[in-house]
Amino acid sequence: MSTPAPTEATLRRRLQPEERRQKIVDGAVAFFADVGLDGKTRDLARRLGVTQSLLFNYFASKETLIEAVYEQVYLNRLSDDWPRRLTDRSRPLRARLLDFYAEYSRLIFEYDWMRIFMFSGLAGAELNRRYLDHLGSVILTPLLDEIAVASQSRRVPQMEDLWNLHGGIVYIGIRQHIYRMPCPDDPSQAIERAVDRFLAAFDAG
Amino acid sequence: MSTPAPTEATLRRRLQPEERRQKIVDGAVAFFADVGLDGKTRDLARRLGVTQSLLFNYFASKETLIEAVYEQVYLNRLSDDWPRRLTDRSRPLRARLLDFYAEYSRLIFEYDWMRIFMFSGLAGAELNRRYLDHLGSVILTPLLDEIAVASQSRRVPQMEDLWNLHGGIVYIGIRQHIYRMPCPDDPSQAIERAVDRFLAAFDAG
DNA sequence: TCTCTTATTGATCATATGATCTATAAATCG
DNA sequence: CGATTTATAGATCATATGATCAATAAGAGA
Repeated sequence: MSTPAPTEATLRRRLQPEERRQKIVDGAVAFFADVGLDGKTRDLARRLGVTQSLLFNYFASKETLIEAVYEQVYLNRLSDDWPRRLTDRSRPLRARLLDFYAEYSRLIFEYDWMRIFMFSGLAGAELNRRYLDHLGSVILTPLLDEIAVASQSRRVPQMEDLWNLHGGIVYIGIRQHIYRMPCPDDPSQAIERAVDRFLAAFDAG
Repeated sequence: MSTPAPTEATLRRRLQPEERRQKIVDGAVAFFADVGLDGKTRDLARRLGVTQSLLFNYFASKETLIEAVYEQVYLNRLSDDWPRRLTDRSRPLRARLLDFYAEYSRLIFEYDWMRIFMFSGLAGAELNRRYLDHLGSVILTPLLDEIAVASQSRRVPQMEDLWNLHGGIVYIGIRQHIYRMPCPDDPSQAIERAVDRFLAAFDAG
């Protein structure tokens, strides 16, 4: 009797620590996005085809693992040259706004991001507030100026108006990934229309 | 030695079953809104000043209790005469819309509702989809017609546009109760401006 | 005031869960 | 190939958790 031929499932594959760690983080992102941050380490391990104890070889605690998940998900989410591009008055404001929300929506209308952002927000993570504060000061506040400048009327937007524009767009992703409602395959039309309505209201189109 | 004087904490108060049940449901709503549906029965019991085992005297399982929470929270959330009031063309469309979102926002911009709706959405509860389907067919779809009729131009809104209006408004509550961001004390100004921008875009003001 | 009903408690069970530690075997190097 | 390193597995621990049930005492009625 020889040992049973190792099947794909039972095969013990020995990876380089860095590679394994990355596989764990990637799997954890997908896993916690599905079931929430209360997901159990045993379930995650099963999904990774790995022992539960292995996780603790790479992360001191579940909390540490979740921090790595945050880092992976939040990293580079908001390209830092947008403030410059949004205020580049050599281009029409409309084009700048559409560019921004085209790229931004591509980034955030993603299952993992959307759900982990929501889960961590509900859990009270400071990270969310920091992220939204950042968004407000780095994107929306400059936009306030740009619109005021581009405006042909004396109407001036308020910060709340920009949050409204933003929220209406983000809500597409919420409907899609949080509530799993049927949504347009390509949201860019809806976004374009929302941006146009917004600019028209301030004669800034 | 007499028995120790029963303090407020240890006092065993005997309530009528209906009253106790209601107290448990109310407490459960607040509790699960805070910590999520994975909240532990022992923590809930402690908050209620009651034994954990008592919960299972009133609810066969934690799942049953959560269903009661859903029922309590979702109940009567959307008054069923809104379809009629929204299509009452004897009044200006703007007034109808503002009335609706004034009342609607008062209902949903509430800590418990907002968070339990989000928690249950993330958990994949069918209830959320049903609720939003209902909202779409009973509120937004009729509005589509109303706007088309009131429009002075040939521009016609699409369903996605109405979801955009709706989402932009709902997002105020999300910022406030999910992300705990500073928000306007009274959202009615922001709502009014959003509605006006929307109607203006279709010359339906 | 006494009795009886039953709302509530306290102890307990079975399982789940995060975490630890030692044994095993896959890769690496001479 | 053989020795060595160490990534991975498997067994296990302490505690947490949903759920059960017999014991207790609060309140209602006689």
